[in-house]
Amino acid sequence: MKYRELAKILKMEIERGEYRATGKLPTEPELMERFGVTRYCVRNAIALLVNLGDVCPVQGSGMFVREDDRDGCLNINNTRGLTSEFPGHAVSSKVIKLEQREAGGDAGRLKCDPGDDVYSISRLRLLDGEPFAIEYALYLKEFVPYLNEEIADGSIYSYIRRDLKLVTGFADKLMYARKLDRGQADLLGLSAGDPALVVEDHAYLSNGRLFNVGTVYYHYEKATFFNFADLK
Amino acid sequence: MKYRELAKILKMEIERGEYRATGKLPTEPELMERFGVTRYCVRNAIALLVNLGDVCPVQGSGMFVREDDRDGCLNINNTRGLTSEFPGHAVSSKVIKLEQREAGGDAGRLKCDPGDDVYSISRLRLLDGEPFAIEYALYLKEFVPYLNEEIADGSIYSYIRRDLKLVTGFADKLMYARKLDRGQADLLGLSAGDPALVVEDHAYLSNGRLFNVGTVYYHYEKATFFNFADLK
DNA sequence: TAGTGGTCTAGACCACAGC
DNA sequence: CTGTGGTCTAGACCACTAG
Repeated sequence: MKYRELAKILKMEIERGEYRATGKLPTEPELMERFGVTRYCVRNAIALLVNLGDVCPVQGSGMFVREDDRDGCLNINNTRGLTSEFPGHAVSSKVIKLEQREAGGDAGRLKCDPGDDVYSISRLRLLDGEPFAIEYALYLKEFVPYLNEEIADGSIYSYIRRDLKLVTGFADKLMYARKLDRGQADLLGLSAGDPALVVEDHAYLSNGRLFNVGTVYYHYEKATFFNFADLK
Repeated sequence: MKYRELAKILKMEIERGEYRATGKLPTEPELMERFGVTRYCVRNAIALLVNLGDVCPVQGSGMFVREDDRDGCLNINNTRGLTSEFPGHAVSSKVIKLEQREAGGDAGRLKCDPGDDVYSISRLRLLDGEPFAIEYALYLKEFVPYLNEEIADGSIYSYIRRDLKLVTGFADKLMYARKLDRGQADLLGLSAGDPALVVEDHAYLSNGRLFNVGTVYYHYEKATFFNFADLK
């Protein structure tokens, strides 16, 4: 997987500001030469950065590094959990509820049988100690065989990837705005009826199996999502 | 541009339900054979569909067609205007304000000089005659030399692409939730303080020049955005 | 006109799913 | 084991930007 490694290296270098002078990445031939790979790898690596919005391509001119002020924005495609989105900040969780039960009425959403075991978790997510979002999540026990409060206190995403060695494949999201109810508002330090940015998440393993659905209510004054789209 | 054409064909076929029996696209060798192209084209075409969330790849198994109920959802990456998002529905606009002026305080956002000419447009966007969103948009006159009410009544996007022949390159979006003020609420048939899903748009030409910024307040009960992300 | 990224070909081997 | 998609190589030509 040379091109993913190359993308990581380039992203690091961008973040270190190594291309701030020119505002551009090195040209493709230069990168091929420097890393001893073919154009395929170079272009695939850059494509990843383009998708993340870190770089924008202009034919005939170069790959321009985008240093816009997106600090504090959540990248809608960067599905590695809140923790990785705010490197300089303290991301923590307060578990509101954690139970193992049968899927029941959630079987439809989870594409499983009503009798299948699931973990149901509600967490208040905190950013630098301040309430940031409320998360309601379901995990299929078939794929996530164990969860406890200690794990849920931290990054469930890291646990799934690093400890359970599950290989995530893709995710789709629905985003909309809603009113907070009284209980939600209290948790977020807002008032009932205040807006929330709601994100519904469906996460699949690389084998195409759905293993997790979640609904997250974000504090409307604190959460902003960012997306970059190629229009061609 | 074989692969873009191929993607269009496959998308059409998917929408016509031609792969509903198997739930999968034909394999890469089959598509290469059928269209007389190399794997490069086939894979690039499919990659476009994957990015749109129409198809999901499972290594060793196939390219599965996703027929989830995303009807009525706005694809966050499908930046071809509201009209194209709701093929079966009537999308119309009511122009609230249309003026040509100097950029002034908007120069920062537009990355232009304060003296540069811009069109400033506010529109109420209607879906099947019902208020759906309020749009505040700025266009740089350098790139969009003419706009009038008649054009703004319809799809400005089509006008820009089809009539002005501008080649759009990429766009980034910020998404968040806010409270509606009184004027906005009246336009949308809601109450002041009700939520809105807000999308800030920055649209660039293929040469990397910013030509349009906009902020759209969507009716919180009617607008849902959809996004598909590859996690690998 | 020179240099950039965009498209395309023709091949090879690897990783994974399912029989 | 077979067939699927994923990665990679080594080349070619095209489209666009900028001097």
